[in-house]
Amino acid sequence: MADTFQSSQPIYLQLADRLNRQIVSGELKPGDKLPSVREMAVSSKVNPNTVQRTYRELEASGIVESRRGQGTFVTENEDILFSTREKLKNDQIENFIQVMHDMGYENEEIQAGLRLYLEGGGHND
Amino acid sequence: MADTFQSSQPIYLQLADRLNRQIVSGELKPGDKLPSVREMAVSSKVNPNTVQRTYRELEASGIVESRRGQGTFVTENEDILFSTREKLKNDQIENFIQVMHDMGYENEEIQAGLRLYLEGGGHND
Amino acid sequence: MADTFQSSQPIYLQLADRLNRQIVSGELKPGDKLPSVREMAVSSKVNPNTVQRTYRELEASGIVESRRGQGTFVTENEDILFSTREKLKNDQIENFIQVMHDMGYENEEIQAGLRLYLEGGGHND
Amino acid sequence: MADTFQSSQPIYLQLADRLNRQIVSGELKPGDKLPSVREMAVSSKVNPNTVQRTYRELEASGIVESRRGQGTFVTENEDILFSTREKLKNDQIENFIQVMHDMGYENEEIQAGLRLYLEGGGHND
DNA sequence: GTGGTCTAGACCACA
DNA sequence: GTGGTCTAGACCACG
Repeated sequence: MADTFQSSQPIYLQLADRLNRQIVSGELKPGDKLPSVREMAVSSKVNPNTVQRTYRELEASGIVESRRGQGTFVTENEDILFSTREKLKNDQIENFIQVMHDMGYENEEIQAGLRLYLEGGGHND
Repeated sequence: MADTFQSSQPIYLQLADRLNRQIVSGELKPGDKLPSVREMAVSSKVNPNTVQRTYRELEASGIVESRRGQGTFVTENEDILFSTREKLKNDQIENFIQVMHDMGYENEEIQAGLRLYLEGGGHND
Repeated sequence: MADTFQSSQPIYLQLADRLNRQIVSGELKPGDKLPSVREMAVSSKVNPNTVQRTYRELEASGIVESRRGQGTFVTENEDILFSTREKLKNDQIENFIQVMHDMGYENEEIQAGLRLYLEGGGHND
Repeated sequence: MADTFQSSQPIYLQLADRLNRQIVSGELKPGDKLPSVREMAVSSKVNPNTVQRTYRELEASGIVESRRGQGTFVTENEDILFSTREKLKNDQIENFIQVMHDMGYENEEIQAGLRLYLEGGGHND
């Protein structure tokens, strides 16, 4: 059945993920300017082309906007920010549940296990 | 900045993970024989040495037993099976929560989101 | 009859044993750097892979720590050092007693013989 | 310093050791006939030449006697039996102490450790 | 430089 | 056939 193995996600997607998370978490706020392609390339030690591709990817999803001659900025469109936030959350959750089910864990067990970790900072009912 | 990018987990660990999950999920049952090193190497398209290393890893954790001249078998030791199952579960949960927190989601939001999938959707396949 | 003849311990375990003893005896001190994989391979006249395996084995037991790009170092964790020291001691003692019993020596004779060497001879060098 | 690794003791010496121990332990008694070279070769799954060499070795030490046309017998010379018994014992003890000292264990620690094993369990064989 | 992974192919021991 | 060990040589990531 199984085929080959992951040679890991492309760097430009890893970078996109990281930026998405920084935006969603509020580390990067609406209207914030992202580092220039060249700055980002240096600080992340990747090729500028790779950063370019990441920015293009993010712009395609609407979460950032490129303004010619000025730079790349986090969108201030709240709908897009909100839906991105929801989408990332749901992706994570779906993936998590998928994996847990594949390993044979039942819903109750998953929730019980999770509660164990979340309790202390959260609530339960 | 602190970190670069992941260059992916070693193949022998990816294989170990896969087998661990198959055992934990019951797809491979206690006493079952795993494919021989050579078979697995062919079907997974990796070098026999890499499979060997995987099997060795699994044996070190006690989840399988290798019998020279016979094959490699899923342990029938229930304690080890149980603790492996628990460990994998907790690893997944911890990782999930870690990621969610990094993205700025609060405990309540995580649990609410999860409940939607687990209770609302009856997300079984 | 039951058994054939020993075809000797694997090289990587012989090497591990030797290093374990050097650590336990204090010849290699906590924090000391072990020879690099390649150096050790040359000086021991074995393949670097074999040394790698030895180092990996030692790291799994916690007695050494490998730092990529830097080298392999004796742990400074005193608990691990102590328990390794105890384990090696007990292994030796158990084996010694096993052999002596197999040859038909009684406990009193063993202790008497030992005392001769330890107290009579002042067997220090 | 250290050179290469043991490719294990020659089989003829392993066989000699085993027979020496059987004699010293009384499993083979004075006057007992050892299996013929051919029998021993079959039962131990080694080459008859190897057995031959073992017997020659044992005869050189006086612990067995070859009688032309009759076979090989455990000596009935009590002096030789006794001194062999003592020699084997002392060899083991010396070696044991040597190893323990090399690993940095002091005399008191050795004796204390040994006592733990000898007094707790009593003896049996 | 360091350690870590992987492949290719060999040989051994067990059954 | 099985798993286990070893070598030779390559490439990668880290610093």
